[in-house]
Amino acid sequence: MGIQERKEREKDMRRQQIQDVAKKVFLEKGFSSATMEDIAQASELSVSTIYLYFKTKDELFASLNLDTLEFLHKEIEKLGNDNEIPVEKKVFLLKAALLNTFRHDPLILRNILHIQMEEKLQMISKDLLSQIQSLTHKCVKGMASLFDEGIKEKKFINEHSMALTDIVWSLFTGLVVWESSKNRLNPNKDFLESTFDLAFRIFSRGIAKDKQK
Amino acid sequence: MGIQERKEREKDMRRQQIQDVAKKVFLEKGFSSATMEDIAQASELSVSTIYLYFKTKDELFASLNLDTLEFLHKEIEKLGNDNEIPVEKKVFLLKAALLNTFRHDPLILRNILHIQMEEKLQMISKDLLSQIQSLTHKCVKGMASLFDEGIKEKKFINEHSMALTDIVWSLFTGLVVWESSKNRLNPNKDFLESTFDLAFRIFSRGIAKDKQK
Amino acid sequence: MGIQERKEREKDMRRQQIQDVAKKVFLEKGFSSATMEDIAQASELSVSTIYLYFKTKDELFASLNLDTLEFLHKEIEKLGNDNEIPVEKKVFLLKAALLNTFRHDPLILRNILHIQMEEKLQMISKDLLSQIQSLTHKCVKGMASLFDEGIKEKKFINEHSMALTDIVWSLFTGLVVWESSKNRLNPNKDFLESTFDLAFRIFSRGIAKDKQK
Amino acid sequence: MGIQERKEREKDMRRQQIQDVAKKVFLEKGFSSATMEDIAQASELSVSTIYLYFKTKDELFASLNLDTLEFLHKEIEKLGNDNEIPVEKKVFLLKAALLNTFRHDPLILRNILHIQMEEKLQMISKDLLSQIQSLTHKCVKGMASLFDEGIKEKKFINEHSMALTDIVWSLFTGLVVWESSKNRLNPNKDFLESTFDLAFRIFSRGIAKDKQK
DNA sequence: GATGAATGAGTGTTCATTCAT
DNA sequence: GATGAATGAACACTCATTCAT
Repeated sequence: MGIQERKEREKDMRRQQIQDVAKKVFLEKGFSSATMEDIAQASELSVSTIYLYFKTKDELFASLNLDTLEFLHKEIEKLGNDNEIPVEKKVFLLKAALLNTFRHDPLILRNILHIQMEEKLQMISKDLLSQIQSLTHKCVKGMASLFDEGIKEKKFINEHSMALTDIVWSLFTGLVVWESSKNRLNPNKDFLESTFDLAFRIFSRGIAKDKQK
Repeated sequence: MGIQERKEREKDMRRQQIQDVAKKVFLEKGFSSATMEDIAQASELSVSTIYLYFKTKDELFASLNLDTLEFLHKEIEKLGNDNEIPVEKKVFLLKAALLNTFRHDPLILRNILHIQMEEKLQMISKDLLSQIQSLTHKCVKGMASLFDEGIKEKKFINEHSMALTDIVWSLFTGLVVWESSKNRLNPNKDFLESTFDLAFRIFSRGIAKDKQK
Repeated sequence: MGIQERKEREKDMRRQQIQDVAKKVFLEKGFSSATMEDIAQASELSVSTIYLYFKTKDELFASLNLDTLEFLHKEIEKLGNDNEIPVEKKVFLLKAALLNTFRHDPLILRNILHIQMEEKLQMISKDLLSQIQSLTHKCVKGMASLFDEGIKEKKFINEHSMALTDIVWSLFTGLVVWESSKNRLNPNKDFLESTFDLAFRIFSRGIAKDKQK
Repeated sequence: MGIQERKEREKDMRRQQIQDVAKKVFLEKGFSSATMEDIAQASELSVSTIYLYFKTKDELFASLNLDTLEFLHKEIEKLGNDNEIPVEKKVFLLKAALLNTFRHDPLILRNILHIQMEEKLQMISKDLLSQIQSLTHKCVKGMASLFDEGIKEKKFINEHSMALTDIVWSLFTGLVVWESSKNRLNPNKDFLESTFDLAFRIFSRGIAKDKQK
C-alpha cells in the first residue's frame, strides 16, 4: 500500500507540475495565444501526457484557479476566526491577504477575469466549475461577514456588506490588472503595493462611521 | 473637390458602419470567438471588403476603442473646463461620466482589458496604437488634474493625484467587469449603478480632508 | 449575367472535380484511411479549399453517392416508363442498368455499404442525408413496381415485390463487393459480369411462374 | 507439465474472453470508432494487457473471424459428409447453416466485408491472414462441392459450381448487410429470415434442372 | 503476467489573410 | 471599390502502441 500511496502522490505531483508550468505559460502568452504545445514543451512532457491529466485546455486553465482560491479562502478564514483583532485592523489585514494571494499567484486575477470575460465556461467540466464557484462564493462570504462585523459594531457605515465586498474585490482586481499593464509598459517601477495601500486607506476612511455625528 | 469630399465622407461612414457592427459582434462572441466572417455577415459585406478598411482583425478591434475614448475624453474635458462647479461635485460628475461612457459603449472596458491583458498589441499598427495611448493618457491626465484641483484647494487629502486616478479608474473597470459577470449569472438584477454609486460615495468620503483636525 | 452563370458553372465544376478525385482516393484507401490531405493533394488544391465546397469529410464522402444514385434512378425510370417491353425483358434490362451504374461509378456500392455499415451518418448534413435516402427510396420503388408488373401479369411468382427488390439489390451489392475483393487478389480476371449474368438468369428462372402447373 | 497445460489453457481462455468482448464492442461502435480503451474497459482489463494477447488492433479484429469461419466450416462439412441427404435438401440446409452462422456471430459479415473493403490487411500478421484465407477457401470449396454434387446428379443446371457459390455467398452477405441497415432504421421488424428464405427458394428454383425439357 | 504512464504521429477543422477579377 | 475563391499555418484533441516496474 506504500507503493500505491507513493504512486498516488507522484500522480498528484505531476498534475501540480503541469499546473505550475501552465501558469507561467498562460501568464506570458495569454490564454488563447498559449498552445498546448507550448505548455508541453515548457513542462518537458508530450502534449498527450498533459491530456492525461486535464481533459481540455480550458479545464487545465480553469483548474489553475482552484489552489489559489483555496489559498485566499484560508487567509480570509483566518481573519474571520480571530476575535481578538479589532475590525478596523481586519480590513487592513484583508488588504494584506489579497496582496499575499496575488504575490502567491500573479496569474490568478488574469485567470479570473478571463473566466469572467470569456464565454468559454461551457467547456469546463461541471465538477471543476462548481468547485470554483463554491470557493469564490466562500471567499466573498468571508469578506462580507468581516464587514458585517464592523457594521454591527457601528464602526462602519450602514451599507450592504455584499456591496462593500464587491467594491473591495473590484478595486483589487481592477488595480492588479491596471498596474500590471502599466508595469509591462514601464517595467522599472511597481506601484501596485503603494497604490493599493492608498486605495485601502481611502476605502477605510470612506467606510468609517463619523464619530462626531 | 466636392466629389472627393463626398467619397471621403462615404468611406468614413462605411468604416463607421463596420465598427458599429463589429462592436456588437465582439460583445456577443468575444474577441477570439468572433470571426471576420461573422462581422462580414452582420454588416452585409464581404470579408475582403472589411480588409479594405482595416488592416487586420486586431486593428479593427483596437480601433473600436478610439471613438469611445474620445467620448470619454470629451466628458472629462467638459468637467475640467468648467470653473463654476465645486470640485466635490466634479468627482460626482466624473462618476456619471464614466457610467455614461460605459452605457454609450458597453464593450469598451472589455476591449481595454483585452488590450491590457493580451500581448496582441504588436499587431496593431503603430499609428492606431499611439492614438489610443495618447487618448488614454489625456483621459488620465484630465482626471488627475481634477484631483489636483481638489488637493490644491485643500479639499482632498494630499496624495499623488495620479494614484487617485488609478484608483478611480481601477474601481470603475473592476466593478464593471465584476458586476457584468454577476449579471450574466443572474440577469434579473443589475447592481452596477447602485454599487458604483456607493463606491463613489465611499471614495469621496475617503479622500475628503477632515475639517475638524 | 453571363458572367454570373459562368461563375456558377465553374463552381459546380470545381465541386465535381473534387468529387471525382475524392472518389478515386476513397476507392484506393478506404474511407477512414483516406485523409483530407490525400484528397487535397490529389486534386491539387489546398485542404481548406475542399472545405469550401464540403462541410466535413463525411459530407464529401456521402455526396459521392448522390449523382450515381441519380444515374441509377434514371436508368430504372426508363424501364418503368416503357410499356412496349415485356416484363421478362425488363428484368434482363434491370441487370444491365445495375451493371451500368457500377461501371459508371465503381465506388458507389462501397460507399453505400460504408454508409450502411458505419454509424457515421450523424455527421452528414440533414439535407444531404434526406436527399440520399429519398433517391434510394425512389430506386427501390422503381424496381419494386417492375416486379409488381410481372406479378400482376402472372408472369412472376406471387411474392411481395419489395422482398424481390431486396433480393436483387442484395445480390448486386453482394456480388460487386465479393468479386471486387477477389479481383484485388487476382487482378487478371474479372468475373463480375459473367457471374452477375448467371445470377440473373437463375433469379429469372426462380421467379418465373411455372406454365405447366 | 500439468501446470504448463493449465497455464496454456488459461491463456487461451483469456484470449477468448477478450475476443468475445471485442466482438461486442466492434459490433456496437464499428471498427475505426471502437478504441482499444473501449475494449479494455469492457473486458475489465488494461489496454496493455490486451496487447499481450494481440499484436495490434487490426490483428485482434481479424482474429474474430477465425472462430466464426471455423463454425461455418464445420456446418458446411457436416453437409458434405452426409450422403443420405438429397442434394436439394442440402441447399436448403446450407441456407440454415449460413443463417446459423450469422446468428452465432452477427459481427462476422461486417468483419468480412471490412476486410474485403479495407486494405488494412497489410497490418495483420502473415500467419493470421493465411489462416483466414485458408478457412475461407475451405468454406467456399465445401459449398462448391455441394453444388457439384447436384450438377453431377443432373439435378442442377450445368453451370460452374464456383460461380454458384459466389452467388449464394454474395446473396447472403448482401442480404445481411442490407436488412441490418433497414433494421437499424426501423428496429421493429426483422425481415432477414423471411427474405433470405424467399431468396433461397428462388435460387433453388433457378438452379433446378427443368424436368420437362 | 499485468498495468499505469507516456508519447508520436496523425487528423479533421478553423480562420485570418491575400489576390485576381 | 467590392468580392469570391483560395490557402497556409495553426491547433486542439485522439489513439494505437510501447515500456518500466
